Amino acid sequence: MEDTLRRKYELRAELFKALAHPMRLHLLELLRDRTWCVCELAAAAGIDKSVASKHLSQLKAVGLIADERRGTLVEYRLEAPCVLEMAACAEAAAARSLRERLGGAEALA
Amino acid sequence: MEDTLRRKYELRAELFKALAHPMRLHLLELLRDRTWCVCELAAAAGIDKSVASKHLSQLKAVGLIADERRGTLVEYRLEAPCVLEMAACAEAAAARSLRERLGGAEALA
DNA sequence: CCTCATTGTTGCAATGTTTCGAAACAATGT
DNA sequence: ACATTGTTTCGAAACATTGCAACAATGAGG
Repeated sequence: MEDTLRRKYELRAELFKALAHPMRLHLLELLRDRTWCVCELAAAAGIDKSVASKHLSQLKAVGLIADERRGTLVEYRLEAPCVLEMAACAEAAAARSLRERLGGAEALA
Repeated sequence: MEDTLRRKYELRAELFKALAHPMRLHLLELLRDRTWCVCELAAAAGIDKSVASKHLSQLKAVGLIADERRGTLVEYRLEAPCVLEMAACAEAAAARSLRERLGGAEALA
């Protein structure tokens, strides 16, 4: 029972860890509306294709996205739509907390 | 505009990073129903008070929890309820993806 | 007022993890 | 064969986590 609980939190943490990088959030956002191949994503995000590939494989490892080979390309698509709502909720919470922390004055449109 | 976007993803990532540790998820779950002082949390989670304090300060830094001094104790309480829904969604997504990854056979009650 | 016990936080050093870019490698289609 | 696209490997740098010890803050009792 204790082990089950620990495992539960480990699984959750793995998923959050996959989301815990600005570039991966950017890639997820790009994948919101359509599938993209790695080279498109790398170009759009302004990073090396090897870096993009690694970020994508992390997202895939926790089931947030899926890939499919199409000829010489590998197309990625969003698997878990709820992650975008989570991201929005996260953003709202972060903005709110930041406003409170900084006294409500600046930043955060 | 580009900067704004980057900042947005950085803020989101900071929040997910705070959630990306099993112990912090455990602490959040403990805080679900009532306030706890640091020593209670440390005892319940089986960790050193200094470690608990550091985890809690990370959660507080992104606005997920808040603290209040009561005498010699410092009580923490959950600030962002939506984080628990997020955690549940995360767990479901992780469980689903794990099932798919492992072929549906084992684990995950 | 002063000392003491209790509770939290911070500094530090050791250990482990993550990220990055370049280069090597693999897979596919022409 | 060759060009294109993705993935893996490697080392270096940055970052995160831990436990202990030192420190700070609060309240109780003499």
